[in-house]
Amino acid sequence: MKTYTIKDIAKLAGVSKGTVDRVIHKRGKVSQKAFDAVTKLLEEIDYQPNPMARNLKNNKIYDICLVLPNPEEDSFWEPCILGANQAIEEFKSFGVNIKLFFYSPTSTKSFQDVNNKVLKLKPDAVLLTPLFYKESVSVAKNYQLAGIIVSIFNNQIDSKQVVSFVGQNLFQSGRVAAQLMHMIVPEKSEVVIVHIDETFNNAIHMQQKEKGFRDYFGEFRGTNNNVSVLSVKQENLYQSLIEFLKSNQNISGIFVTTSKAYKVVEILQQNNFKNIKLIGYDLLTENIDLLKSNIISFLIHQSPKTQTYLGLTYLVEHFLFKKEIPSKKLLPIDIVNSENLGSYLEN
Amino acid sequence: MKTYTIKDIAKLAGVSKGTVDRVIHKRGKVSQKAFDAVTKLLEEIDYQPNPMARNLKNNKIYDICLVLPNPEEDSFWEPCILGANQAIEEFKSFGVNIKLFFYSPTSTKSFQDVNNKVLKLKPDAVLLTPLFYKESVSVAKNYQLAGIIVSIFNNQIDSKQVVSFVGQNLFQSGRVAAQLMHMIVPEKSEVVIVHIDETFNNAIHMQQKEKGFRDYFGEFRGTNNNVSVLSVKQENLYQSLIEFLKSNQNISGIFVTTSKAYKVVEILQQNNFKNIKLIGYDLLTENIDLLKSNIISFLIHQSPKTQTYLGLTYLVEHFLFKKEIPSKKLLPIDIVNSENLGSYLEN
DNA sequence: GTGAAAGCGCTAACAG
DNA sequence: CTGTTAGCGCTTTCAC
Repeated sequence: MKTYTIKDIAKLAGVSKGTVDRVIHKRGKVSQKAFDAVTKLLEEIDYQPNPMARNLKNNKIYDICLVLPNPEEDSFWEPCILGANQAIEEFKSFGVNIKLFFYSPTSTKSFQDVNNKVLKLKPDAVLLTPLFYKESVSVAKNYQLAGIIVSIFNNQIDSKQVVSFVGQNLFQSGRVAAQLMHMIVPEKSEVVIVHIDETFNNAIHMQQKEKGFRDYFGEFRGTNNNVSVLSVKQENLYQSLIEFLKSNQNISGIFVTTSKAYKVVEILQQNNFKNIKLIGYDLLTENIDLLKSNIISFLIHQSPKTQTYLGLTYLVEHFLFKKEIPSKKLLPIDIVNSENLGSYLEN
Repeated sequence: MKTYTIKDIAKLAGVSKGTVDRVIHKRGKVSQKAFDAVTKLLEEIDYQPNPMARNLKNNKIYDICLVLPNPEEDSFWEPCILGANQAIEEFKSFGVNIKLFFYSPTSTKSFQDVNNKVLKLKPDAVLLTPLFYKESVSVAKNYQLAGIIVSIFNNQIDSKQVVSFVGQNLFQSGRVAAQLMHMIVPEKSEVVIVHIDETFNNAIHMQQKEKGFRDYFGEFRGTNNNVSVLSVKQENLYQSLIEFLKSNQNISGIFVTTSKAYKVVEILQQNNFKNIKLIGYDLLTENIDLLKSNIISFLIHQSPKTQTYLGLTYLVEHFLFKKEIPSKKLLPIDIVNSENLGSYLEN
């Protein structure tokens, strides 16, 4: 169980450390004979360089920028700061420097401005949430041209420039919501999918959840529940929802595809609608309180904190230990109710 | 954003690297004057030693032994091997050597024998599942006397010799099961808690789950569901269960406190009992199939793989990076149904 | 008490 | 093409 060093290999192959290093790093300038001898040995003993020593030499400070929507404008993003802080704490003594940047989730302009600012800083990598599709693709291109690694999380875009995505399978999470709904509403009752958006930049996000939700109920078509959709901008929510519910008296369940389930609850309570089951997303404090009192039945947890922490960790370990960055990491779709809530909040 | 080294500090304090090192490690033999100067500087710049360099010198191989029940006797433990392999893979190039040892979950003797064998190997740390309470306490003492760090996972014991526990809040997981059950069985129907055990070594485990389950239903006492208990050894399960169900015709839900829900299903199916909802534990392949076909409604995931991986990781990072080992880590209580199952299996 | 020096494993520059 | 050498930051030994 000995662990071999480059020195050992040099001795065994009858060459110097320098030559072994050249073989390992394919720097050329090695005779065929030496190359073969060393290669053979490396394979035989399954040589793994000591990551500590490798890094020690390379005394560089790695700069990573995290770009996400301002949590003050949408508290969904708050846990990301905790995830970032955890990574900052954990890696600071390794010479990793993580900086946070916020853009306004309602402004493509602000998204572009912030990213241009980051671009000028020339960090080693950027982790961002690509809320705006088109702009994100172009931003990613710019980063790549500048030799900056780009990872994304939470929202997915299709771009070769992006090395890694951390998030959730949204279609499937729609199915999960549907099954839970199916379980808690009466047979043959009506349920409605409510999309609430400020600027429709979440369109893709919400569509996938809707598809999954419908897909599930589609398997029971004819015999079972009836699914409708209400798609509104946030400022019209009150009026539209009331109207909808008045003309659809049999609604027994609402699936809110964003983290704004608590807004729907407000309206239901003000207008004295009872016996409507609710399923939504994300452990915002407003949602948590309603979950605890069982006014919301289930929340699906998208783990923004873990997403952020993982996205950053992949980048750091790539720099520090030359680990491969997973191109796609789909987190579990956590079902949260009032009883297991605490166990998620602790983590 | 410069990162300071002991060389910098030595220069600033007008002393040598050696003196700085002595101050940092409180090795004494430093004049008050030098001590004060260096201490002040260390605090001012919040000095963090470079963990890579620190470890490089210390070219030691760390031996960690993992002791758990033989997965061939109880497949619940299978994922632990995956978790262990992940840790082995990840840390092997850091000079960490993790070895696995199995004992028979039905034999205290085998538990003791295996641990004695491990003790003789004098590893740096042991991670074990203390299935047998009394024996585990004594085993932990022996390890500690030999200067071996002991961590435990999955099962908890009360022992000062144990530095870390990774697992789940079982009482709370019982409550989670109860709430789910409450949601899927008719009002005022009867539910039963089934404990299945080979040797009653899981007694504490199962009791806590039962307490949580009862606690939840207790909050609805009088108006609601009636909870009974069936406690059997595995070999008597068939007969006892049939008998119980025949004399309790109104049972509409069964909560199985171990990973053996599939055994209960077998019996129900053979005897043509219908419309009984099932909630159990753990993603064993037998359970997974029944979950997929919705014969089991929910499984609570105890994440044995993650438990193992985390338990090992804490030890490794303690040795390698002098990180503190968390004395207690409670994992989320994951609710798994047929729709979010896939997202857990991938992870 | 203290400083100087060697060395952990790896990299990279330099001389041959 | 190849070997030697210096040095990353820290620890430890040794001599003063």
